[in-house]
Amino acid sequence: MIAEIGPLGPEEREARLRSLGGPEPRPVRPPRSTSGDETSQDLPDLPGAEKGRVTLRFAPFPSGALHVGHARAIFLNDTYRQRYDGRFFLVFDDTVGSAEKRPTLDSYDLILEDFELAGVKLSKIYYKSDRLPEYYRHLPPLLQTGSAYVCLCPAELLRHRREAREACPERDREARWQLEAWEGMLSGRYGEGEAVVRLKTDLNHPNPAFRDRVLFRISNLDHPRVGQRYRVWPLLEFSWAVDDVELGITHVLRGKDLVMEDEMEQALWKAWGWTGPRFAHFGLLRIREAKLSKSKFQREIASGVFDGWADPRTWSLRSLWRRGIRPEAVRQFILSFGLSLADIEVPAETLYAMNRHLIDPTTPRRAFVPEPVPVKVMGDPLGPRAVALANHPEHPEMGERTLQVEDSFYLPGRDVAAHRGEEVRLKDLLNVRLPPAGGPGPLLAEFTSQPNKPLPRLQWVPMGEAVPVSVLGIEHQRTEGFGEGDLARAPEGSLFQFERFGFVRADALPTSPGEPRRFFFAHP
RNA sequence: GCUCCCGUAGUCUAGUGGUCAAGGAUAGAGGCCUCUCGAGCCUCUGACGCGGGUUCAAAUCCCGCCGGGAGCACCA
Repeated sequence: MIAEIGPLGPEEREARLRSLGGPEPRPVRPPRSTSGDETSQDLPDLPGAEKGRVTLRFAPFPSGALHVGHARAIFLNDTYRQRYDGRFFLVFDDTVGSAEKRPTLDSYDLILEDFELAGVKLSKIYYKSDRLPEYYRHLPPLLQTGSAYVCLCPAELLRHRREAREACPERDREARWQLEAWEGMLSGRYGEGEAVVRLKTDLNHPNPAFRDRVLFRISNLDHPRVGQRYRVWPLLEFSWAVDDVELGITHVLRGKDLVMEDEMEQALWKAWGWTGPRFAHFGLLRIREAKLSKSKFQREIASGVFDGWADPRTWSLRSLWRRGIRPEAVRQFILSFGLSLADIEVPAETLYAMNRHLIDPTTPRRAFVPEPVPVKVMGDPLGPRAVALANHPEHPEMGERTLQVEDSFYLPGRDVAAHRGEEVRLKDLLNVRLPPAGGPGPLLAEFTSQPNKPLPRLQWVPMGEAVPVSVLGIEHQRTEGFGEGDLARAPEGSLFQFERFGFVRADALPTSPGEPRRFFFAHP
């Protein structure tokens, strides 16, 4: 019997099974994803998620603008929020930090603005620095039950004992002493580094970091929002263990670098007898071209080497928005990676391709002439005239613009140098022969014909209406040149494709005459 | 070193025992189209890390190995 079924094709086998009264054929597999615009459909469901009953959160440390790494958390959370018609909180993870890692006041607005520009709606915004009383309130029960204790070891000794799997003398002191010592911490009896609160876990835990982890410590650092109102600060795991439950979070989506925190939060919930949200993780995402170093950026911005957080070299989200990379492209880009645990490194090219698909159909074309050289066309029989050019070659409904053409133009220096003595076409206009060598003054090119011919095509700008244009590149280098007249009036934020150059986004209008019109380069 | 995670084309991803002689994207090659070095259309190149096992059947399950990553603070 088995030997008989083996060689059958799948359909025959299915039919045969049915005729034998076998099990129902399994349902047809859903069609495969066949398009590149990955959507939320490719993401797995969140465990135990019910429509209308999902609350998610994103918890950035406010020390600068959001970068592409954050985008993964943000768009994943937002996508699930939409899928389940849930809520999405922003919780500023602004405990006092450390000497090397400190919150900065301007970061709060930067982050809020980044969300707005990303088009991600927030249901509510919290600040951990407002919630210290909540954290304080939940510690005494742990002291009471012996789940946590006040440790008076200096940092060095603490580390050493942890390494040696050794308990410190305070570990087993009675609850009364613990509560009293905690009051002492709050009232200032101990100085910075003199006392911490630790969770009582397994001193033999294979990972030393788990062995009686520190929950609270004393810090005299000034906090940008609350100054020195508090001296006792919780560490990340403690504050999260409280907030994730108190704020009603149902699912925590966090980077894989934070998996250890799951276990710590769970240990605390167990001590309190609470049930917390579920966790899901995603691997670390890196854009190949992006060399990320937040502290370096902070320095370079402070010293003026970098042009703020929107400097393209930071690869911050706002730097992408400024270049004309649409949040929607970043969202697609992010969602295409799914919820994978693998750490990935992706070339920016992939993001560019998505953005290009997105903006190409609606982005008007313009001529931009880099490294311009003046050229005078001799013998054009048509004389001065107005020339109408389509804004988009494939979309006539996008209209056209009109250029006043006389005999003087700017042409791209590199193209002119490459085609000395040759015939070239000024795209959409006429054909000329370039002189073999230049003398003083404008190059004199000779008109050859008007109709289109298969010649090298150069972009051009009539000298009479050339607008100085400066394009800021991805490495913050500038390309200077001339552009078409109406670029001078293009509103900030408008996108163009500079033909044979790339996609750009217009910066603010110049504030003083004589300044070039500035653009940001998005990608080829 | 310890703990955890991950291995599908150059890169990213689909795939959860049979419809996979492995799908898509991006990159690359060629062609068509186009008055842009853009877009579009067509074709092609290219992958299940290795070795065992389970099974009629393995990219998919198990074991081992190899390779890669992350974490190991009184930072977040």
